Amino acid sequence: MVTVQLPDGSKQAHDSGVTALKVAEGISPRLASAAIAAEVDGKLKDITAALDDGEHNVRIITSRDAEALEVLRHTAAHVMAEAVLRLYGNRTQYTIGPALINDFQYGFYYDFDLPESVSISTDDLPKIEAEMAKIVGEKIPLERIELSPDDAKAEMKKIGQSYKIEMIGDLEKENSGLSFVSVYRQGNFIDMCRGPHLPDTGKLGKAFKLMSVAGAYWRGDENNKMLTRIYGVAFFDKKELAAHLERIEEAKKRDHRVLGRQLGLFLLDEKVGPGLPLWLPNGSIIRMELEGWLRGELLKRGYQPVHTPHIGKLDLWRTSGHYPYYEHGLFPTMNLAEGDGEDGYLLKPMNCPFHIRIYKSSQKSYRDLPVRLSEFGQVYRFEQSGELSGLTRVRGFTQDDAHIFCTPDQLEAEIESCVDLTKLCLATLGLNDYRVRIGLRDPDSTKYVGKSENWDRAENNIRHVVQKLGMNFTEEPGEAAFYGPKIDFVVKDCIGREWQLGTIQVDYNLPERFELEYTAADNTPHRPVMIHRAPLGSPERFIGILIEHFAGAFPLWLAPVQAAVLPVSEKFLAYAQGIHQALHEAGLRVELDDSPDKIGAKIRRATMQKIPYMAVVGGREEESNTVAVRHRTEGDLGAMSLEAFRDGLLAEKASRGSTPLQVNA
RNA sequence: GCCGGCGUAGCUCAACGGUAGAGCACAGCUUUUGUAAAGCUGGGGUUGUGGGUUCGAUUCCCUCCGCCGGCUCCA
Repeated sequence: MVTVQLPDGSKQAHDSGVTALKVAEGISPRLASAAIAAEVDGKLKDITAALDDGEHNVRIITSRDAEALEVLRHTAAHVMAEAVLRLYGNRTQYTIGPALINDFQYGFYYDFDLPESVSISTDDLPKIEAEMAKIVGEKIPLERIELSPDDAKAEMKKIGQSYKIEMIGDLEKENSGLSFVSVYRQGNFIDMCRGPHLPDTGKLGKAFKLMSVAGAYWRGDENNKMLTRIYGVAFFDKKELAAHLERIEEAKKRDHRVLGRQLGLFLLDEKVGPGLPLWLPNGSIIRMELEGWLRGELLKRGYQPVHTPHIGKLDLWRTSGHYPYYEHGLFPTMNLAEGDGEDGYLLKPMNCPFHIRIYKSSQKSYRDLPVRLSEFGQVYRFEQSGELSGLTRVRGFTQDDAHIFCTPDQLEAEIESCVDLTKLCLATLGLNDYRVRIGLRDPDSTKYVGKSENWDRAENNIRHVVQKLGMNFTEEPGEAAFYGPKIDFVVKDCIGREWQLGTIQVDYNLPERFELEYTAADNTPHRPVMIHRAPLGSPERFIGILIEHFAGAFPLWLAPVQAAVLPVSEKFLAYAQGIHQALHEAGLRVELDDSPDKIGAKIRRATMQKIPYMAVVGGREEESNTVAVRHRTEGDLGAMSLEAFRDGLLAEKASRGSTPLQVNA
């Protein structure tokens, strides 16, 4: 006997062996045909699975339920795998093929090890899609079979799927009492899989699309073979698919690499070198404003500015431990003179050794601490060529860096203050969609320097602070810097890729390696703790993300051009020049459009350049000493006096956007 | 670095074994303009680089460089 309790609280009695599908059929034929899977006692199961005897809470999952999409996409991955096998032969090995439900672009993928003579490119995707459509049309049932691990291995051996055999072996290692593995059979295609799946391939429908082909290492390890990954996406409804593809197209218009060119913000020039951005005048204004604002905030918070060179003796980075650990990621060492020995000079990948040398340049008393040395320092890292991307991953970039040297007692308050500053940066720019990651050491890795006690202390310091502040965060082992754990602020770009912006790193180790000291109240030498922190992370990356966040339409205080003066015709050029000059003298960045174009063209051009305000001037304005104000998104705001316009812009600028220009004030 | 793709005018793209074309942008002229593109004329290209196949290559093949999508890495 099976007793089923439905979400509305009603109970039903069924014979042994009843399936959730039968239960759904009993409720309504429509529900049965819409049924995707079942939630049985909180666990997702196949709709066709027999319920065990006893009492169960059962919820029928349909396409309206959030869980359904994952089932759909997981089955889509299986259908794609079968299509690939049909097209490329049985020597194709399939490995893993999960559903993705939180990815901005993709809904599933499957990794294949293709026969040597075969390679798949995006040109082949329509062919694979067509084969998938055929499989959908065949409405092949997906049948779950539970086998002993040995039987499952034998089954996989029969069809030559060695990766699956390896995976079953792993499952056995993880779980010594493993009694069975589930495999799903859909016609001739058999895959080891946890499930659940759609009851048959017909339920996948037509709203799927294969998106791209990529390489991916087996198990994500670069020492392993590179497999062929095919990404796709699937929905229940063609409209949803169309909307999804539309969203991706829209997002690509916000891409900072596209807008950077259109708005003249920065340039990546092949002749200069990959990953070495040139900041154009418009982009430089944005940097100047952003960095200027942050410099002011740093001074308020007791930071002291320093400047250090771009190169220094390699030995500094031996002491810090960056060299040779990061040798692969450095520009090659320079040997400037005979006497340099084997060491020579290094283009700096980090500012810390210089700041440490500044700390050490004079005796420190506990009364001097905390010492907070700040610098917008340019660093150079030889990132792998495949990693480079616009402004978000480059080889030459700036860090809004600082190193705080403090006593252990002061440490947590300093961390907290760094968190505040980072949050202030994000909030000031309206970047509210970010996550916080606590990067801890990986206990199994040897990459970390220093004593275990130091790590424990540092990790605990960080935990105390984030817990005290009530922050949402995830702890991620293996994400620490080699010298200490860190708090990272991670944001996504317009197509869903994550980038680390602000970072706060607690470091007991470099003070030891560089033998830093201060004299404590008891007149004995003590060791300070260091914080490495960068609230923006890097102006390059931060602005890259900002460009996408604002879709190029920067708030007034950052906008490269804040207002455009647009004379209706050349007759009013003299008046327009007066307006331009008055605004310029008030400290605003103004542009005068003295081209012979018609006013519509001038407006279009200024709007496309995302200039926040336009002052249209003609006979009416000249007579009344006003300007006709137009906003890049709000359109025509009507006329106002020059003074009101000027003061309004100044107020909006000074408030960094929180007091926008008032119309008819 | 690895897998796959791409590279044609400043930008966005077309052509496709017979030495390249459009729109925007740029320059000149005409128009003197009222809230998202006036008209005409013109200049501009060793088709990323080096090699090969061919009577002939922008087109086919290879090298290198760069870019794009991923993987790996990210102090």
